[in-house]
Amino acid sequence: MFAGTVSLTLDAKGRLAIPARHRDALASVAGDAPLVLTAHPQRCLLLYPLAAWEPIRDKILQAPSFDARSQSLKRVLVGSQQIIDALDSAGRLLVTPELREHANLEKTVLMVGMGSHFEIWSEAGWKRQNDLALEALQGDTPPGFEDISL
Amino acid sequence: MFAGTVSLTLDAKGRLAIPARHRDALASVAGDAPLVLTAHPQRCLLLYPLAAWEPIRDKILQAPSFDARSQSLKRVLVGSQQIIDALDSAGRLLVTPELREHANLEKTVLMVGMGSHFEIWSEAGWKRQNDLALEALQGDTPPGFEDISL
DNA sequence: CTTAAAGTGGGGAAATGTGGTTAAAAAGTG
DNA sequence: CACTTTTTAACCACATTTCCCCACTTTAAG
Repeated sequence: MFAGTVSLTLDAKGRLAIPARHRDALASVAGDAPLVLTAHPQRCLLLYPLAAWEPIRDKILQAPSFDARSQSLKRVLVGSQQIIDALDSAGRLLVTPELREHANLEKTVLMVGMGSHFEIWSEAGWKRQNDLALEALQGDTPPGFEDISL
Repeated sequence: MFAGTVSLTLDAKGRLAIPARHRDALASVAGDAPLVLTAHPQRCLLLYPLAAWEPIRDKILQAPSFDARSQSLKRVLVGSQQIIDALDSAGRLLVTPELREHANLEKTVLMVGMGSHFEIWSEAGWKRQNDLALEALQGDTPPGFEDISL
């Protein structure tokens, strides 16, 4: 179970050092198996253990090809995926320029544990998400939250 | 049952000393089990015994991933959670810089018992919250308060 | 007033993160 | 096809941070 938000920095080569805490969590789920880094339409990146990503990817690929919206989601989610065979000896992974650009990643990025996977956000993007979450409490209860009491 | 508001101070390292009274209350509910500290969209933090948080977290994770509002709530509530395995030998917990920033915590913070959990607020945030509660009495009775007589 | 418990702050060791350097591979060119 | 040049990936060493524990100060209770 991946959880928690950490602020990290991309170095000059575009490498992202995964904190030891999250590295251990990844290792306990994925072992030495590869990871998948892909783009999310909301301008963040998704980091999955390959085994967890495959069934999701397969479902996505089965979505109808002749619905424009389905097809473009498919393109972003599946088309952008990068396989990470292993982290380097210092526990870092390389984020390709294309993915960095997609998520507007600069020096400081946020790594967010979401249970089955991690999300990687730019500072500005994550700030926007927090604002959206606040707005989501106005008006109707969003779907899925009707029975939840904090 | 957690109750009452206490004013506390974060030390220079971002550590929060839980008062002995609340520490005992936590221990009687959670025992030696871990605690969970997470962010609330309204810019406070939530402190739950892990056992009480898990069912809530699981419900949240089941909310739809392709509804923007649900997804951003999910991101904040689940993505921000930090597991506190144990308090240090002086009964303190470390609030990560990310969570401190989220709730705008400075030196003085307020710890508010809310039955099943505690909320942690900045002074300014708590003041704002009290103002909002006053406004909530204008106009219609808020949902859930129709049958309550004080 | 004495004693014990709780709160506060600081110091040090170990683990973690950062940047640079070297070696290998791939791509491009004559 | 061979050689050169550029890019990519792995490794190593230093700097930094984090966490844990100890000691002091303060507050409350007997």
